[in-house]
Amino acid sequence: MPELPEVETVRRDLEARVIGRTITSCFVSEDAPRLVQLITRESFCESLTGRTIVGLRRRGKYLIVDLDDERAWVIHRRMSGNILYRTPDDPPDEWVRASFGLDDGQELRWTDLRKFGTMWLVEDATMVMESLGPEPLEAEFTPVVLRARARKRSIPIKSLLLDQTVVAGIGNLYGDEALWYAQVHPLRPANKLKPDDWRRLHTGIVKALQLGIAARGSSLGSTLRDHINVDGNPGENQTTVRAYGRDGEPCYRCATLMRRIIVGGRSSVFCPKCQPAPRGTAKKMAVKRKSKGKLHAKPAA
DNA sequence: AGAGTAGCCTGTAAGC
DNA sequence: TGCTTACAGGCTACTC
Repeated sequence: MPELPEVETVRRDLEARVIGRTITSCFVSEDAPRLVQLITRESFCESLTGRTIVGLRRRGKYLIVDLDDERAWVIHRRMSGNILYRTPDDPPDEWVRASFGLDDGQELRWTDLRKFGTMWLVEDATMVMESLGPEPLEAEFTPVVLRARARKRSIPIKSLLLDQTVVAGIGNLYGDEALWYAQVHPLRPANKLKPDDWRRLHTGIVKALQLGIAARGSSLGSTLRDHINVDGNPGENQTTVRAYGRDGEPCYRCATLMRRIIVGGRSSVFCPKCQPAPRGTAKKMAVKRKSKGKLHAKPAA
């Protein structure tokens, strides 16, 4: 699932390939009626065709393609959206919902199995991401900032990390990773964390995200619906992941078997020894099912 | 206002 | 074997 590291990896790859390129054609499938927001797909394609790409930015999980008419093509991959850099002669990809020809003969293909992905063409990219919290890898993001943004919030810390208005770019995978590094239990009420918890959590967030970027993202789901990079290849962060999807496997720190619970409707895996539970949570710890063991399959040899 | 959750979407896999 | 159901989760919209 594309989170900050997966979007950043694609941003960097595209930056090296499409800056200065002009979009010569645009196709948006009619079976993706929610893909283009605010305007019709005809209007979207008409406006995009002929524009030159002048920059690529990222904000949280949003990818921002800056155009020469000072408009921004904003892309959110949500669950299963991928951007592939192909030539027209390359074999067809599954689940292509849109494609964009470039003036050097290459093309960008938007594939999205679940069709949750969205795009905008706007004057100002900030209009679609006004409420986003700070960028976790920028200097503005500190333990004090994180703590201040969590004030008065009694929700579980795991749920808080997934709130994009608190901090931008963390999803379920990197949320579990950050909490494991910080040794904080996912059900701890956010407003009950101590200053030292916030320091460790801040460090854990940064570490988890940096490792994800260094590994070119995480591709942990069952094969085809995973994050893939612009060349169609998966990331390598599955070899780095310490918590996500490791239910029933030994903790890398203490060898205790990892556990899985549901927090805010989302699966959360943690070490019951390294990440001590808050008082009175025993009844909330019911595990609904055992690990499938597929989320961390070894990459093919 | 904060918290909790249904719904969007479809392939995979577990369970009967 | 074949069908049904649960699950994956980013985000919005909705209720309480």
